[in-house]
Amino acid sequence: MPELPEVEVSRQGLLPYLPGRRIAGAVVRAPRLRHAIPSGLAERLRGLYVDDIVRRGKYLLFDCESGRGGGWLILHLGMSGSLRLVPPGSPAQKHDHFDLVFADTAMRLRDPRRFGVLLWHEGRDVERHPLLAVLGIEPLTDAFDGDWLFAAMRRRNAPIKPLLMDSHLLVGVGNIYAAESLFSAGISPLRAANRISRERYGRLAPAIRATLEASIAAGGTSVRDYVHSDGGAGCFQLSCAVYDRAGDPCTVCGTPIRAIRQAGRSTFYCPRCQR
DNA sequence: CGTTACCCCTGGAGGC
DNA sequence: TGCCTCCAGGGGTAAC
Repeated sequence: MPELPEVEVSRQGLLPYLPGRRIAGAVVRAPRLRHAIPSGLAERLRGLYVDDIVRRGKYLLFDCESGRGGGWLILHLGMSGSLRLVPPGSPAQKHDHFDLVFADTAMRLRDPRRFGVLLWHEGRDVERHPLLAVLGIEPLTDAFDGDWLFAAMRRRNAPIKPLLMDSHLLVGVGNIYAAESLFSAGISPLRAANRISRERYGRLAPAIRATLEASIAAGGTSVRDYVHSDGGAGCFQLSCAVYDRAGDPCTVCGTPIRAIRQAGRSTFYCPRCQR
């Protein structure tokens, strides 16, 4: 469910409430998500303050006094994770695996498929954590442009679409936004990455950025006690042009949208608009 | 090395 | 109402 926009919207939804607050405790109900949840995590967190929440790719990083003897809470929502703010002590439902508890609210993690990640990094330098150190460029930074994409892809013979989803190259683009960005740029998801011109990458990079930013903007209104994530700003609040629209007419030319499978993931595209 | 297949896990949808 | 199969927004690992 969460790609970069959903994670960013979650971050923005939490920012008004968590930073500056003291962690009263934590509740760990699942022994492991993708990794084992560190033993003693609740005890380690208690008494620390959340100073800030930052995003790296699809990870949410909670700065818990990292510069003053604390550390970082590393959170990834996986395929089915979502966060919401609940009254402390409110009854947990199935798949509610973790609460970060404050005096008057609690951040609750739900993740039915448990592909998410919940880890602790002691001290500062969280970017050196093995899961974060291998991540590629942030597509919403100035450094990410057509020239960067062209250089990164020039030796790649694989189809462009699965490469756009490779977090070692660039972060945050998942199955929905890869498809939508390629449609927006008029590039076929099947085209070999090293057979796309610099000029076309010059259109693709801004298309990726615009697609992500539009989705963030569409999901950006935060509700008081609810942090959007399980709505999926991708296709819930913002309609998709191609994703999950197999057989429907292309919004531009009317040609039926085609569904194929690439590297184990579904891909949707317009065979006429995208070359 | 680059690329793909498979796996982790649960739940919902649709066929029978 | 039940069972079966397939599918799902992520990503690591192993194998070609």
